[in-house]
Amino acid sequence: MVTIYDVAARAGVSPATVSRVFAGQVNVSPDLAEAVRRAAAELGFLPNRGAQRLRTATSRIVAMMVPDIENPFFTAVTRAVEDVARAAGYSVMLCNTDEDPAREEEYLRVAVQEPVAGVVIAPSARARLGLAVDRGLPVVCVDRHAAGYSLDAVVADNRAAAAAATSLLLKAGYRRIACVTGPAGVETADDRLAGWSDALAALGQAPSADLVRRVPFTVEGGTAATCELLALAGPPDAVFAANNRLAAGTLAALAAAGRLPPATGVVSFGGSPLMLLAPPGVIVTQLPARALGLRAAEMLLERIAGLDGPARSETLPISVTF
Amino acid sequence: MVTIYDVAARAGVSPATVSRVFAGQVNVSPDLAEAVRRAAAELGFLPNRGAQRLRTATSRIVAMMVPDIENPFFTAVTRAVEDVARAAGYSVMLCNTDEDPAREEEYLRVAVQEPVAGVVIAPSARARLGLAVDRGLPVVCVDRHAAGYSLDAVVADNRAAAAAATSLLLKAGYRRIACVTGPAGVETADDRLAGWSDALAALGQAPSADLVRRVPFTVEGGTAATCELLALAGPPDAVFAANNRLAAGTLAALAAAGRLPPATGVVSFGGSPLMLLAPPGVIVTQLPARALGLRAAEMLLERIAGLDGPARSETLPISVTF
DNA sequence: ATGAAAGCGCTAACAG
DNA sequence: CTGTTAGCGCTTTCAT
Repeated sequence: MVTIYDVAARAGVSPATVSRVFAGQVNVSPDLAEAVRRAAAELGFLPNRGAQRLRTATSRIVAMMVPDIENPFFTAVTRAVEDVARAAGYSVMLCNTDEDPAREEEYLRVAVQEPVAGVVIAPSARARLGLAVDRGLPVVCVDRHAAGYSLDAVVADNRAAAAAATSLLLKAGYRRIACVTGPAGVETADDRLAGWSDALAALGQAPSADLVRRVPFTVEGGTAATCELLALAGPPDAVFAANNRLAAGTLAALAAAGRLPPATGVVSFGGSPLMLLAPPGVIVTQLPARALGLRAAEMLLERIAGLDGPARSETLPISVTF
Repeated sequence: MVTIYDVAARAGVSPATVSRVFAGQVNVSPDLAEAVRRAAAELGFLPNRGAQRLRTATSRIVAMMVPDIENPFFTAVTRAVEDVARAAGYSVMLCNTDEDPAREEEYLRVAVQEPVAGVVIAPSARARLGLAVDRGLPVVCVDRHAAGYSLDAVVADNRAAAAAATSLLLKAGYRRIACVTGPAGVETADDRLAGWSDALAALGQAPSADLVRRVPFTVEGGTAATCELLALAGPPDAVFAANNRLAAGTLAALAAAGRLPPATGVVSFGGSPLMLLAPPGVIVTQLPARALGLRAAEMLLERIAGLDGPARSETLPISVTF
């Protein structure tokens, strides 16, 4: 391995000077700096990050923790985080938590041990973040808040948008609107359910528990829930699907039953490539995935830079359109 | 920060003993080991990976480099790599190269500097991997070979499957079959084009350059290419789309033109959630994403473990079905 | 079975 | 502006 000592020897300077050159310090004469750079290039020298980190106790890595790397929403958020981080000279370490607090904690442990400079996380329902938070590692939440911790967070206005989308179904004339949402305790699942409920209540309808299904945020979950709903004595004439995967499952079930939109009204809360081929009449709300990621990354960089002060929570609007 | 010295002091042993306990060594008396573990737990001690790495020049991280993190194919491959790596005690650092050799090289530099234990990569068209390969960092290719390097690789049998899928279109009676594929130089794009060509040639058709479009592997690319093809004097009656994104774009264009399958034949080379809602008649080949990832990760772990010998190249079959 | 001590490669005082 | 030096936290001989 080539070290600063090798470079120093070749350039005829001290190791400290080599270090200074690579740190981009100004207190080095141009000719010496040039000599160092040439020697480094000839030797193929690359600074050892482990050593840098040990010495400085900082790194240029941020960890990004998402519950489902296969969901296009989270990849879009990740993409945005990566763009901001890269521009600031950070690499992103992406971790897939599977909505599992244990896996999440395992990755947080690694993040602490590494150590990374900070973490952006879409926390699972009962996330345990103490490991990182207690040690002062900057943590910013995205898409969801972390219950029990006061952390910076950027979320979307799920409740209002869910209400708006449901209202569109009502305006379109649908009257028996079901809600297929995620597990209790998952903030986005709960908020979207609440929005659905709001919209019905605003029209004087009492939201009926019969028409609510709680399933994992998966295509299969959406299909199963929709099949159940269709089999009811009084089946719904529309379905509010609380995320893109659930909507895919719902549409698949409706297709199988020959009741695709507009026969049945459908809201897909959150877009996906899938919706490109969705039948006309499906209401798709576009989540501000990129904006969420950008802002979360910015907030994290601010904290890494030492910003102090109370936790900030920002809520981004969601546009609801056909 | 809590160090082994703190733990040692509390447990009444030497730092070396603490190190031994955490390294899982046997040469420590059970009672001392217990004392160390208790002290560590009380202090919340976590070994500093930077220091470990500096000392041992190894790490428990593998880098995974993909050209497009938003493509479900690559997330599925990544998922598989992660599963294998995690089971072996490694964390996965996911890097998005955007099909850009410069970005790729940048990430490889980080991988070398870190250092990571090894890298799994779906290399871009003219990948420069010397930075890592020259230093002996284990690198395994997945989905594509790396031109100019002799590296372990696991790929799918694209050419044969492309031919098989195209043959299905021919059997279904389509006679003017276009090919929408990716950029020249991208192995998967070229191989799938070759397979398309093979199938036509087998039926005595001369593959016509008029019916071939080379575009980026994106939905937009697929839409644009298909629109062009439809506008030809002699438009195709079927389209072989060489990847899932292109197929989505193709279907969108066909929908807009009112020529959805079965009016127009379509092959989607590679599945995606999108195809759940695809009109009947679309031929979808399921790529062995998970198998590719699993095998690549296994091969990498073998190399990390010190396996020597010539580069191995494995080709996995692709099942072609409706 | 345990401890003492010497670094891994780098940075940051502190001198000069 | 440049060099000397002392660690960062850990592992690993080498003694004991």
